[in-house]
Amino acid sequence: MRVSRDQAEKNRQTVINVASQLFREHGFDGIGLKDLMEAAGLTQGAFYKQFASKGDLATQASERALEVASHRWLAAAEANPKDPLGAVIAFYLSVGHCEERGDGCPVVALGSDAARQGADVKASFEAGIRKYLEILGPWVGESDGEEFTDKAMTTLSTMVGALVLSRAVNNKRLSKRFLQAAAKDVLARSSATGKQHGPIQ
Amino acid sequence: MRVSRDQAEKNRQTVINVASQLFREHGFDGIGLKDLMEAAGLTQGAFYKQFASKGDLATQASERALEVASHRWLAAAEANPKDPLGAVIAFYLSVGHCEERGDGCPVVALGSDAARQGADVKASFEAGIRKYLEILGPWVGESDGEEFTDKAMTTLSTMVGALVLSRAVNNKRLSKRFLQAAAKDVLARSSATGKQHGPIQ
DNA sequence: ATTATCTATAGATCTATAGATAATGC
DNA sequence: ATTATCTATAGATCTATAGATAATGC
Repeated sequence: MRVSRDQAEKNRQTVINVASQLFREHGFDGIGLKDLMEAAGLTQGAFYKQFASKGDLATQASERALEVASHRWLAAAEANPKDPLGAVIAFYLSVGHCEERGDGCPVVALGSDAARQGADVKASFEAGIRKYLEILGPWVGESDGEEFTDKAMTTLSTMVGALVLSRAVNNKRLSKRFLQAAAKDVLARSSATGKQHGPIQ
Repeated sequence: MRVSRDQAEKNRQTVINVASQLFREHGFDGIGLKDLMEAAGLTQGAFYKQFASKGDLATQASERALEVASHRWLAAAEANPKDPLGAVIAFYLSVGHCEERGDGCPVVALGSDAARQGADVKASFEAGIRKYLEILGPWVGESDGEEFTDKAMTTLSTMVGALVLSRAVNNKRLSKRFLQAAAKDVLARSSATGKQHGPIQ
């Protein structure tokens, strides 16, 4: 029954990855340890050798989800260095992102939940949000001496809000309009600072 | 034990009001029927004479929360008819709103949760969101023939996103900067269309 | 007679722990 | 000998239902 330390560590990583997806789909309170562990190919009993509590996993899964999310931003930017903001907006403010909760932005999928969690989970979110702002900063305007520019903060707010709203309504047309209006707005306001963007799709 | 029909209806309304607050504080999955009913001064057994299911209550509580929220927007506007947008921004993008989940905007407190719920709960949210857009529309720009203007949609997105982000981080300064940056941004962009606003507080 | 609320409970599920098992690591 | 995972279970909680109670409404 016992596996090697190497395999045990791989199993732990699998649990974190699976949880980062399933928490986004069902919320921290919407899925139990039994289902999480089974989705990772283990049984519930193995959980507490790997994690101190469900909250501990929530913290680590949030951290993982936000790391993967910001890496995706950087990958999109590298693939389109002439218009990194346009590249990120193209997938972030898309219908595909709106419909795919489990693999999408954790701030959108779990933002309301995170507000109710303890300092540990919020620390994971804060680190990820700071990373978003760092990445976004140079794309949307000049630095003003502050750690983050107001423009980076309002741009991120508009992006997150548009996704939250697009997912909270039934009407597909209304949902899409939130995304398109935000995309147009974010790109237009960034262009006003002299940046270049491709056509809005 | 039985109460009058009038009292029974009052009890039902109390349950809806209490639930609209407690769901915002704990999430739909974060509080049980026992605690909800006790907070309304009743016992769990009385629940199913008043509601078909917990989901039914979630739908009605969401509807109630959003109605109260949009009425608060209208009340603020009436109290400050020269600068209705400024009046709404003053409380919506405030630290007080950030810290008060139970009585604040339901889209912020339950937006991530609503995305996981069925069509009934989403219908409650959609109706409330449409009301927000209707109210916001005339304050932020001219109608363009569409049901809602892009500007109303991006303004609401920025407001909702700023609150979600401000609640998801531990650092109070960062939290407040999201609110202030969004307030400045929304008011400045509205002024650009020729509207008048008071000083940003 | 009807019925709003109560107490009590069924049956499922939740987090967490205990002890057994079998493979690893020394 | 150690330990990662397993099966099993404790004890609490969840949604929903059943039947008792006592006041309303006819």
